[in-house]
Amino acid sequence: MEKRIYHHKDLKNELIEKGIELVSESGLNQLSLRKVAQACNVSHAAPYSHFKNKEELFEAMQLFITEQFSNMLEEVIAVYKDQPNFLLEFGKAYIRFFMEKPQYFTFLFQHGKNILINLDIRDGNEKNYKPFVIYKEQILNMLAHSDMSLDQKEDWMIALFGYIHGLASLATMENVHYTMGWENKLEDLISIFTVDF
Amino acid sequence: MEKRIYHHKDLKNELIEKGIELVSESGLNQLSLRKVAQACNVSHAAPYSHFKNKEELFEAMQLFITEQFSNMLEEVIAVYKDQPNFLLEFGKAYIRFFMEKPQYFTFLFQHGKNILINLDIRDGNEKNYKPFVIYKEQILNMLAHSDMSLDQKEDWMIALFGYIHGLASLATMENVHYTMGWENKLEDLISIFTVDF
DNA sequence: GCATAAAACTTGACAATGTAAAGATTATGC
DNA sequence: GCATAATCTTTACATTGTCAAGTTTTATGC
Repeated sequence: MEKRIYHHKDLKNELIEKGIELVSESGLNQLSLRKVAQACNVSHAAPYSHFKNKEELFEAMQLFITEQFSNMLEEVIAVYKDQPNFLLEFGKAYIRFFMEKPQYFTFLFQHGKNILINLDIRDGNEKNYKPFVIYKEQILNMLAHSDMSLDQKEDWMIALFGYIHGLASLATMENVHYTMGWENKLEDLISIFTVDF
Repeated sequence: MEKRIYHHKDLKNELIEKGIELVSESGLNQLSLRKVAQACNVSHAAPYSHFKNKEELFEAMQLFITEQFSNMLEEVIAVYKDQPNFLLEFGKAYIRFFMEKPQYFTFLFQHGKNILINLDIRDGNEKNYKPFVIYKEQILNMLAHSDMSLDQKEDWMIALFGYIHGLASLATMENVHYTMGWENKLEDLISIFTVDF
């Protein structure tokens, strides 16, 4: 049993990262504050110096993943912005992210106090989660030359996102079975709904 | 403090029902075996006569809800089977069920060892969850006169379901915001993807 | 530098929970 | 009626979240 160092000098972040590791390995249900503390080699009450309670640590973990997710999406967006295959690539990236880490899907969207998805077409984007600011913008661009009403445009915005999100949800559910794996189908599936306007 | 009856003679079902009540009221996180036992006015270890552990009670609760869901869907299906608006009504029913009980959505689809959704077009439906047997059948009927390949038909089957499921997922997330409520948009949204073949 | 305060961590305690074991009570088959 | 099984209670214990008090390290003012 190695000697403990009193001051970690970055315990807060280590708790978050080890916490996420544990979730990835054994799922959210198996996670406890004390296990995270133990994984960081500190006493069971140490986390309370950095987080008000368990819920706050979990939210910090969510925020951390949320940022990974956000960064990933923004990279994809940077490449395919204003291109005709934007939606396809956006959707593929969105779904693949959760296919690689299925645990993250429920983790992000279940409690999800940190993610705010504002698809209100008339509303600003002050508190909106970054990638969706761009998503909204891109969809509106795609629909710019159509003669739809604002409400109809919003419907399409929701529909397209709902579809992608729904596929991600299916792809991360273990009890949904198909002939082939998702990886083969992904492109075809998204293309189905990728209409020309 | 009223006297306890020793034999409830249907404690098993009462545990399931009270458990679901408690989930509906305060969410899954707030639920404990002991609280359910207390709600049934039995000792905290009584549930162990009927369930191996907490997880088994939860699975029984899931199964119970799953059956409600299934029955509801089958009623709708019975009415709209083979009609052109089948998909629309199926989708509306699917989404509304979870709009009324948002807690059920994650409850059913998170662990979900009891629901088996088999959308494999070549595979039989032995263990498939009942409503999806009919769903598959109906979609295949709709696509009967098209010149699609089997794989393409399966893609559409997944896509249509994924879309409905995705909308349900969005509709039950508290952090998704729109100008109007879902109830107004529902029909329009589903119609977007309800193509004629 | 040094006293003092603040921050980071430990220890010990407590209540709530899941679960197991052993005992009490009721039902059931013969 | 009696043995046995099923159902429930009681007791006990390990795990967990949380708090309070104490300890150790770091920061701050002089």
